[in-house]
Amino acid sequence: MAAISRKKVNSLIPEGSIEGYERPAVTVDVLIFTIDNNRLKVALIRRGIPPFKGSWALPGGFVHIDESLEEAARREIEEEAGVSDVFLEQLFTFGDPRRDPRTRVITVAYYALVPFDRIALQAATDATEASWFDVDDVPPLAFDHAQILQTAVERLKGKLEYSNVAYALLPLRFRLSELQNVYEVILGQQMDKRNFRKKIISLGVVEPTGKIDSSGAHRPAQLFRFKTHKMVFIK
Amino acid sequence: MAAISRKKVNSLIPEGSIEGYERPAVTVDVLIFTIDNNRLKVALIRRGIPPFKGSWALPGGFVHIDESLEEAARREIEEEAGVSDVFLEQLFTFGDPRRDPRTRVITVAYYALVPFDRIALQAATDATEASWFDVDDVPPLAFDHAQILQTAVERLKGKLEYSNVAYALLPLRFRLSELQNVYEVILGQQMDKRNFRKKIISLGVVEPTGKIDSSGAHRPAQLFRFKTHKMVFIK
DNA sequence: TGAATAGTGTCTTTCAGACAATATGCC
DNA sequence: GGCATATTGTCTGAAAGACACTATTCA
Repeated sequence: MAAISRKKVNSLIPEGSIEGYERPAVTVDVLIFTIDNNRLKVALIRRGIPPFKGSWALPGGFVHIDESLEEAARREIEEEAGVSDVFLEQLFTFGDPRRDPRTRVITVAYYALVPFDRIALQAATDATEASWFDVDDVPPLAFDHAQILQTAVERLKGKLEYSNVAYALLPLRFRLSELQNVYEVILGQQMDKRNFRKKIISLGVVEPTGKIDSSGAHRPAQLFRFKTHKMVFIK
Repeated sequence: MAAISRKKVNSLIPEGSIEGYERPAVTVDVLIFTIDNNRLKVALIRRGIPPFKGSWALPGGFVHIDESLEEAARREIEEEAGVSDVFLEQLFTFGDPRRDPRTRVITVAYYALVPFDRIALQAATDATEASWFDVDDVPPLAFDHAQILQTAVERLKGKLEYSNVAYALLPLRFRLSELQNVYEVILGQQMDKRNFRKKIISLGVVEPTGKIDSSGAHRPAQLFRFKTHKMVFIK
């Protein structure tokens, strides 16, 4: 095979100095998802200043010079939703030169999954400045945030099908019908109960806890747990 | 459901000004893959200046203030490998505060796939400053580039299994045995010829061209093509 | 005719999907 | 008893995987 052209071999440090280039601003934006009331919800904030003043937007902020990208994302999530130790994964980096009208801003998007029982811990109630929205019923969003949301939902659908991420949206113990609901809500399609249970059990990702959930005016259900709370690929 | 805490709702523009934060440098690094001699190869360059002077590294460079991330990556690929219109996908953004000893540098990694017949178009031959390496036999790499390479190879394996990306590593027309070789080399396992052909044909992603490849001292082979040269998910 | 690769079919097992009736607890 | 949800098994079709021999060309 022919070798590679030698042009620009030193381009990592061009024009003599690392200071030779104008630096963009770098932010993280986070998509905080939860499932509530049989709907996939995302947390949005209302912007108080221009540009897009008054618009809804993803929570986000600048990456501090001494923190990693993931640290910045976790910081935002704790500030916004008051939760830590959530599932967090880098989604994509959006860097169109004109995505922010003020200046060049590159944003690294992360998505987080939070079980609905942990969200309930949040006390503040001020629906005019930060709120949960149905992912397929969001208001017009600032910047390219609608595109970021769409990318995130697609990623989440994919992950659900070939990994155990659903653990991150459920409490420690859950009924199999709750697990099925996570799949139905995110994938947007009904599933056959018998086939779903057969499949999940045969995958070996969950196990019965021995506990019983006797709430509700109907037959009690066995509670299951995920064998691991680390994301692993299945199939 | 309770609403979200209102703390830091305006954190996108904190401390009064978008200039309030020190900006990191932003680079793109590219992994240019090809298959040659039954091996998956990646293009590396040798660094001519500190840090890591003399080390091998991924090609990369600063993102110009007025170009998108993907434009920056394509520019690097054209400069390095002399090819354009290659398959290119964003891999991941690496932003550990200490990944570059000089200053804060956030790098957006992209990977590109190039058919081996297009690489052959490259004329220059200077193996001391830029060269192709077997992905599982690379020299020690600068910065966190070994980690980036590992991430890229994992992604490539995944993509191969549930998409038609293999088109991007093959010439327009190819023998089914060449296609099988792409899978075997990247996934690192031998496959049964009959089952492979049955599978590929039944997926409907390739079609015979009617042409015959009569090179070689053996029975000639039919040449196939991918029906589409856009990445699509299969299965 | 020997070397090298192309091309092809069957059997078995596994997985996916369609489908309905009974069980249990609360009111 | 009525309501609501939990729990369970069979059949069928499709796909995956194991497996070996013949065909064609060139040297």
